[in-house]
Amino acid sequence: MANHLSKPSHTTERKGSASGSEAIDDYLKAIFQLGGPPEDLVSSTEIAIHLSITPASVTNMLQKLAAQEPPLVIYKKHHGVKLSRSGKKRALEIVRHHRLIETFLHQVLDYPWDEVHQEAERLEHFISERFEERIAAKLGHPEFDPHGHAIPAMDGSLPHQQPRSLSQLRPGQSAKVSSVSDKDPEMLRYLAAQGIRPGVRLTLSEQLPFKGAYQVRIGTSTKSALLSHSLAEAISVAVK
Amino acid sequence: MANHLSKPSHTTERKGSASGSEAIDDYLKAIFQLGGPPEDLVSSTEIAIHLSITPASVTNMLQKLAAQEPPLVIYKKHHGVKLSRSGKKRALEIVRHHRLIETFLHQVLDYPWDEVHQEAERLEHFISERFEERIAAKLGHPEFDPHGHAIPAMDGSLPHQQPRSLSQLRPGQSAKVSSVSDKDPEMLRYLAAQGIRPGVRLTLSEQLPFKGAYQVRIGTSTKSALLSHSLAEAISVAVK
DNA sequence: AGTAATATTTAGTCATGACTAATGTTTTGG
DNA sequence: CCAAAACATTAGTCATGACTAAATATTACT
Repeated sequence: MANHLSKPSHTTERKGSASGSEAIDDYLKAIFQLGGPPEDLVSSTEIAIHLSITPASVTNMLQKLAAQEPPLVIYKKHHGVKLSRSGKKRALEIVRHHRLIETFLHQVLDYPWDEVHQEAERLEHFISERFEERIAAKLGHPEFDPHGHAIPAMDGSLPHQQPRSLSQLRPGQSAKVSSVSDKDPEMLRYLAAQGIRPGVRLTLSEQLPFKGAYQVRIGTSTKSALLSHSLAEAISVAVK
Repeated sequence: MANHLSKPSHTTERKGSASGSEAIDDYLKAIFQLGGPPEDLVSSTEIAIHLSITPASVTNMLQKLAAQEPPLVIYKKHHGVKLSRSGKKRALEIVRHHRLIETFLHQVLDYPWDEVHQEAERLEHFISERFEERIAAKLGHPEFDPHGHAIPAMDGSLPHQQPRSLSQLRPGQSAKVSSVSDKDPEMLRYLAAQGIRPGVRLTLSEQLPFKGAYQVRIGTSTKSALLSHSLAEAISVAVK
């Protein structure tokens, strides 16, 4: 039996069709999600908190990302990073994977909407282009995931909605829920129980029972719900 | 902003529901697949070739697997390894994942049968118990994957068919294809084109055009195909 | 049985991507 | 405007899981 193996070149080969390392993807996605207006810097600490790692680890990685060819981020020492063109492209691929997977889990595998995030978070790194294409086709190329977030197109284009939070509404004002944060399952279960989901119209009632709480009327019904400030911040709305 | 993060304990946490490391899974699966009769040893070199890594790396890992609590393998220095009870349990979980995913890709996402293996190979490590349960339900708890391999039950039970290869048939003998190897896509495309798949009855023709080639009649038709020795070895049959 | 060929193991290295502790830079507030 | 606090970076460590080269054990053959 031959002892020399054909090609143990594990340095060169990339496994499967998923092209990058899991860690790099997570950084790029974090930077994308934390960076609000297109061109401002995200700090190491923000990233560290988002990823539950130490700031030192972040600095270390940011330098590597900036040193890639082509660079994935623009890194201003002591001031933060933003995504380069290629970094943004790659981040959007991951976001597309994530949101397609969430939609797929919900529509095809009947996952409740509070459970899709966790599973998608893991799978998004490992699906091939083929898989992505197949589920997109199966779902009829959906534009939004179960939480109302837009799914980037294959070319990375994304309808840039300006995100206005429910907490910014004036009393009496009415708006339609465009999306809700997918991060906290418990919150999602609460919202589902109240009938609050993307597409539903909410009206902020006049009276605020106490500071930091929001009472909203739901749809055309007389039903209403009481929302904490953090809950209100997790709901994005489109006025009119 | 607090600089102390809640829990950067990355040593303790396991990510998602997938409990083990990718590498360990691959070793256990390799040992499972290479170990023919339940209780014989698999050599480092066999494993190395199967995984396309060097034998030294294998030895290194086998020692770690044997040192786990509970041990995942029984390691006889210089002679090989076999799976322990827990090692076999875990290997069967991965095999179950793999075969369920293959079936799912084929049935639900319309993958051609020669492409399912590669994708499943990557995904098998990262799906949760929930995902496994959902696709099994969606598929009606299938017993076989697209290549005819039995899918282990959740408790790890597996109908131990005795594998007889087509190459072991006598001329004139007839048998039903039970499974075909899923490793080589090109081979699978060839077999599909010839109409050879699990469930099809084959009859080994009397005359062998030259040593190491097999001519078989396919089903009840008059069609026949010529198979190389390695092809014949990749087809498992059940004689009547 | 003894030696060559084959297979396996040891020892030491490398890359990745975390970590801590110590140090340096910015920002803030008196 | 300068010191303390907050934040970021450096330097060095660790675990994982590959690798190569060298040493050792097993097997096979004369």
